[in-house]
Amino acid sequence: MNTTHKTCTYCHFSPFCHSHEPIKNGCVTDSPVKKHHQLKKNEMLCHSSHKFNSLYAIQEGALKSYQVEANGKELVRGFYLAGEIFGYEAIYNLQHLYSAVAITETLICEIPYDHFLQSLQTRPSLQKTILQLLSQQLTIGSYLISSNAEQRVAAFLIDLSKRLRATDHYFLLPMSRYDIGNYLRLTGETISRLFSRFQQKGMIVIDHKKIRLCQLDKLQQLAEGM
Amino acid sequence: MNTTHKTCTYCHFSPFCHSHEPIKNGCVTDSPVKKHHQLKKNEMLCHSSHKFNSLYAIQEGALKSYQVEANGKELVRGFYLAGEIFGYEAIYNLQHLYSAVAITETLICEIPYDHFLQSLQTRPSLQKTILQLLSQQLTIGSYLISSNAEQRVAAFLIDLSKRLRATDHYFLLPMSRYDIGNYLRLTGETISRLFSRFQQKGMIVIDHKKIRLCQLDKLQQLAEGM
DNA sequence: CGCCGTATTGAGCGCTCTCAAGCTAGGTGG
DNA sequence: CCACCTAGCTTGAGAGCGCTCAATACGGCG
Repeated sequence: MNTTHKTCTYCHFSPFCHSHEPIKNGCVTDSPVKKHHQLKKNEMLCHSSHKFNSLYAIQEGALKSYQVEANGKELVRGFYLAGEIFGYEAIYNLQHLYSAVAITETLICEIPYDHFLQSLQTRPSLQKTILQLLSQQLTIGSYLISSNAEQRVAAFLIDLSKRLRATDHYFLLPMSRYDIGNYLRLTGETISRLFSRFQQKGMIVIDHKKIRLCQLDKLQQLAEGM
Repeated sequence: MNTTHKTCTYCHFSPFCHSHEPIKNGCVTDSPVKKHHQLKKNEMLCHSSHKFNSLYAIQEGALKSYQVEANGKELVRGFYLAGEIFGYEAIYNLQHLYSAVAITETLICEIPYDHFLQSLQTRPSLQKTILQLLSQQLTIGSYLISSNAEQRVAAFLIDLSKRLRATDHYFLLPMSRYDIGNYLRLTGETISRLFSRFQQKGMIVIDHKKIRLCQLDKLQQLAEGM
């Protein structure tokens, strides 16, 4: 479990798994990863209100996190892509706020929180790393604040392309139109309409899950409300 | 600067300033606070794109943070009340993302980031504290996701009452209707209208800045979309 | 007292939603 | 191999929420 996998290359947690820094008190630390999970599409990783035990690093695939409102409506809170970490929000009061399900076939590393804390204790240089990672979380989805639908959708596509490390801005949408809409506080229908409109204007080419961002500058301008 | 002020009682950072835990390597650490700032209303604390050096603990008063879109529009990103910390979001790439200005007369403690990191190194028990604080940040403003205006405004009022530790849910609104609207992705006019509507329904009593939440259960139901 | 920033309230408009119908791709079973 | 089925997507029509613009009121402060 301590070998470097190809999927670890961009994992936010690789500093925790593959440090070459000398160990503080002489003992050999093994990887903080306890076990791996393979989830099929729509399989649940964890349910909100479950006790928090572990952080989860997505190796391959994608998760969505969501909560269910008192009126029964599902609210998508975020997407977690390969390399990203789910579970930070549960540290606060040791309880998950959101449920998480796989939206594609997904591989996951489970890192028990106490292993994680031990790593921090024995390798103090990881402190800065984790502060940065948590700070970065605060900036995610900052475009949700944008006022109109075009802005939010354009910003979402640009963000997704970056986070998936798409080559030539070509990638596969891991999630449905309805999940995108739910996340951006729009409807699936509105997402559909805007994809069509963006395509008409030549800014994207979209065919079901396959999408290419053609005019990043135009999309960027749209995202910035210009 | 190392004495416990009355204003420190609820400060998130008091564990960093007033720890009674034995110091690790024998030397006496003094408070991580470098200096204090007194800001008048509308005075700027820091400008976005400024290099990140310090975290700021609000002792008294309130800040708003905001960014300015490419089209010149101001976007309010958050409010910071007595006891809360501004600056976490800048740790990620050592640069402030948002500007911050005082919205009332405000007292602030400046904690240089390197002092802060030193505290973490010398007093490892603070690690858990800071992880919790950052995790908590991830949960703030979670009601921004709510679909309609009534939900967001109701949730905002409840949140504000808690964070101000209001007695009997009576408190003074530190910010203008327009800032509230901007933060909730509504307009100042809509905030005004909803305040009036909530008052008509008997859920709040409002007189300019003075507000009392009368029927918390009803507000809560509204906030939860029921 | 007069000024100015802030708040209230109204009228009309437009963006996004709701509801609904039709379409497409992929999977299943005969 | 093809008919069928289903989930997800597209597109349209109409409705409603929240916005824009504007007029007026209010309050603090010189």
